[in-house]
Amino acid sequence: MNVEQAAKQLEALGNTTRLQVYRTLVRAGEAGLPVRQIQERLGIPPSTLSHHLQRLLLTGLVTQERQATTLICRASYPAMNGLIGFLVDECCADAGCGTQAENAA
Amino acid sequence: MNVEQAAKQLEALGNTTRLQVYRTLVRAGEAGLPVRQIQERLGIPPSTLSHHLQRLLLTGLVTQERQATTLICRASYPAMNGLIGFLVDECCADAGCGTQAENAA
DNA sequence: GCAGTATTTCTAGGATAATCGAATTAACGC
DNA sequence: GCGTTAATTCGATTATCCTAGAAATACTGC
Repeated sequence: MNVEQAAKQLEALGNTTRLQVYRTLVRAGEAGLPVRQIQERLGIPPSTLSHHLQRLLLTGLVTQERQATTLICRASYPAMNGLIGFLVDECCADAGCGTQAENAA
Repeated sequence: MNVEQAAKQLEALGNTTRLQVYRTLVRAGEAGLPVRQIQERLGIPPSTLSHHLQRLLLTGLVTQERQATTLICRASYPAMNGLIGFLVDECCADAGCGTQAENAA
């Protein structure tokens, strides 16, 4: 995980609508959720939701799987773990900041 | 930590330049770093850096302290912990997603 | 008060993003 | 093939962000 990729994912989550979408998907768990259901739960127009979903897909935070006419969306746990790992490792946090790997900056 | 505030902080970190600034500050540790040093290390114009620092300050991710003519910048660990806590709790992650507190969505 | 260094504010440009209605494609059942 | 539901792409508008030079402010030491 490099800085640019991490920034892209953070930016993707750095929007209230997208963060709500993401959180909704996380709570849906393994089963995932059809686009329509997300749309109804959050009350946003289909085109707007589709637009935001694309951004989440591009950064790998969300995956989709087709089931007949509906698209099931799922939060990607590995992606989230990678991002949190970056924040904890590179930018440290909980710990006393003892995990400075490289020192390129 | 509500969704909007979390989104604001994520957005603040969701920019390559700002993420580099933040990472630099975290690595500087408790001692912090003067604005000038950040500017020289990352090679960005003073006005651009100042602009980005304002955004990090507004979200509480960075604090500043004046020492004579120089401003010492420090990464706020509590803020970062709060944000990571939100991601882990509300959006879960490492764990098997067993910490769903509320279910407002 | 003046010179000098540190940092910010002003200003303006170009770029990117957010929103959402309307039109379009995708997939199924009959 | 046609109708229906699901979801996306198109198109246009508005708002916001990023960048950075130039001017202004903040603080100190003399």
